Amino acid sequence: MDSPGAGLYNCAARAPQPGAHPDPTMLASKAHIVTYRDDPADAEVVSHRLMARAGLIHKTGSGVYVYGPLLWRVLRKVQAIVSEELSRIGALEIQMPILQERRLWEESGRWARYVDSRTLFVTEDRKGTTYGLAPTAEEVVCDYARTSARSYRQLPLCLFQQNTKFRDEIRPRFGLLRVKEFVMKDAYSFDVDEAGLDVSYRQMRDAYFRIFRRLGLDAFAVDADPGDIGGSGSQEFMVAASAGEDAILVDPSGLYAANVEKATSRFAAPEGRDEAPRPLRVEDTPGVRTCAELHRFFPGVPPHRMVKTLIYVARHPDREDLWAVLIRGDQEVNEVKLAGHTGALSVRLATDEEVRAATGAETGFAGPIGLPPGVRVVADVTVEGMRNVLCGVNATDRHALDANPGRDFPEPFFADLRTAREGELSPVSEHRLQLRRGIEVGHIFKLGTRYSAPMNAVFVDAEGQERPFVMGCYGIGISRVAAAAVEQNHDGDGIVWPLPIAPFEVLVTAMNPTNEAQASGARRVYEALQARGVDVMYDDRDLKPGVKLKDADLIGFPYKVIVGRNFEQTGKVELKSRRTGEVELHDLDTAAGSIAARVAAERRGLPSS
RNA sequence: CGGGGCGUAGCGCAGCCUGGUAGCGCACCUGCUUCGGGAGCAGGGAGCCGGAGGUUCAAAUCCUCUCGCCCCGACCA
Repeated sequence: MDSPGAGLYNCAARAPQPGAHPDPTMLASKAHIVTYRDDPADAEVVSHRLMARAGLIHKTGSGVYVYGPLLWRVLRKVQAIVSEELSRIGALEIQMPILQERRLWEESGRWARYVDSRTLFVTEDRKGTTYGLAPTAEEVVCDYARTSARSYRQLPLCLFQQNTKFRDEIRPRFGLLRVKEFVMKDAYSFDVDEAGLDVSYRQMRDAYFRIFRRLGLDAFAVDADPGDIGGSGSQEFMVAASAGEDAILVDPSGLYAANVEKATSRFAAPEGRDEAPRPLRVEDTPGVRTCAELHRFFPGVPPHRMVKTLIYVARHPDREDLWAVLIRGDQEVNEVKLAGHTGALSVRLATDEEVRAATGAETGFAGPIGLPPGVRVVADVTVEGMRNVLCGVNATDRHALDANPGRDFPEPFFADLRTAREGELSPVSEHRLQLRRGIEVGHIFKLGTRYSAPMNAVFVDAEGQERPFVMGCYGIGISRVAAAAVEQNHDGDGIVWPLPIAPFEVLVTAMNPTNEAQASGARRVYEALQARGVDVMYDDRDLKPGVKLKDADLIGFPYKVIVGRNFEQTGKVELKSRRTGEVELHDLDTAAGSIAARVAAERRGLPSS
């Protein structure tokens, strides 16, 4: 600074100049609009490509992005809609810390799980206190609720925040769809009992449908696995998109949809369930390991008459357990379901050495017969009722034929452990399941007392007794929503923002800004729109018409008002829809009124109300 | 973490095999012309060629190590 009066401290210098526009950020020349003609080299999916080309995002590291001014407007609009709809159901917006002490996470027992899965960013302060960087906020919100909500009279309570979250993703990719740092809305409900939770959960679910409809997203709910969050039930909200990383099985009747991690289907009753048991035979099967090889070796025995035995290692914080998983030969184990059944942090197939140590046989010959006692056994439901099966006997190069549970090996415990597949029968109708891909934009969980009980987050009920809160938690990926919106709303020219979340609703531009008539006409429309409350940007840049139009389409303004040749010749300005390409002519003086009315009609993002 | 690839100007890339002191397109700056779908001409600025070490008279180029990024897989609210 060359004088004390200059720069930052000189308020007079920052006051608006006489005649200057009241909000210069609405002028394209001042809005830091930077677009690129080339796709970034690392962009795989549409939303990443277009958001980078439109200058909405800038990557500073793997999975870490700057949100540019235009994208920030989008995110704030998404947040505003979320806030509004959550307020409608009585939820209260708060802000919670990102730094979360390890001590709290040890109360809930989640520290070990998250550190084990390496999802949590961990840091410490100068004194050596260890913190996790918020991936969600169950512990913090429980800590708040247990000290501030002491009585049932204060319930139900629902708190939410919209804040940056951190997850050390194994492989960030796809632009904003999978990142290490992102904006998420997380809400937490506190009820006196399960019935109250059911009400809160249903209200939130309904709010989510409204939110996604208002955002202009085609989203649907599917049954999901609660994963590391825990709890008794959960549903994910999915946006159908080819870039989606989640596979979903849907019943075309609309009665059932579930993430493949969770999905079930009906399967045919086991063939031969009424057969009389035949005597057990054990045959030499040199080098025959897989079901397909066994079918070749014993052509009369199809895979669905075999019981396949897989040796899994179930990882717990303090130990590893060995499991033998029995499943029909033509089915596949769903490891998410298996992890859920075993209560493990995760499961993995045992290595060849581990299989040898556990069964005494090479990989490929494990079976329910002759398993050592240290190995736990569970069978998939497809095995129930099978008779006269082919299976392993834990002896290398040997297999059993006509084995029968209860006679040749103990009747196992049955659980749903199989992976449901496309084309199988829906569990609730006669339709066949179809496979879809989706982007998870929201997830709602019934937590119950999963966190409140261990953390002693209790209230005093009407009888004067202390009871743990019955909780739910509910997330929406705000920045992921923006990317999902682009996946669902784009064309060959760029983004086609749904109007409720577009960075601006309307762009006004003069084709030849050096032409005085065009420039002043454009400015008049712009100011009139602004006066009517339309979120409008004026492209005042002295650039070729083609450049400005390409930029406008790339960035995705829902409407363009074009002032050009037509205006000079007939006095009419053009209103062009980004989505349909339709053009309407309007007189300069009446243009703003009708455009404002049309924009206002679309702004709510709902057909009615 | 395993396999593969890439780091050269803000972005997209060539040059590397065969060593000789850095180039193209876009973007940016200046001037003139142009103005309804990424204009033309002229001029200009910008790169310790990811980093460290080595080989050599000489390294973007060859060798070693290292850091980062991307893709496939495993994994994950």
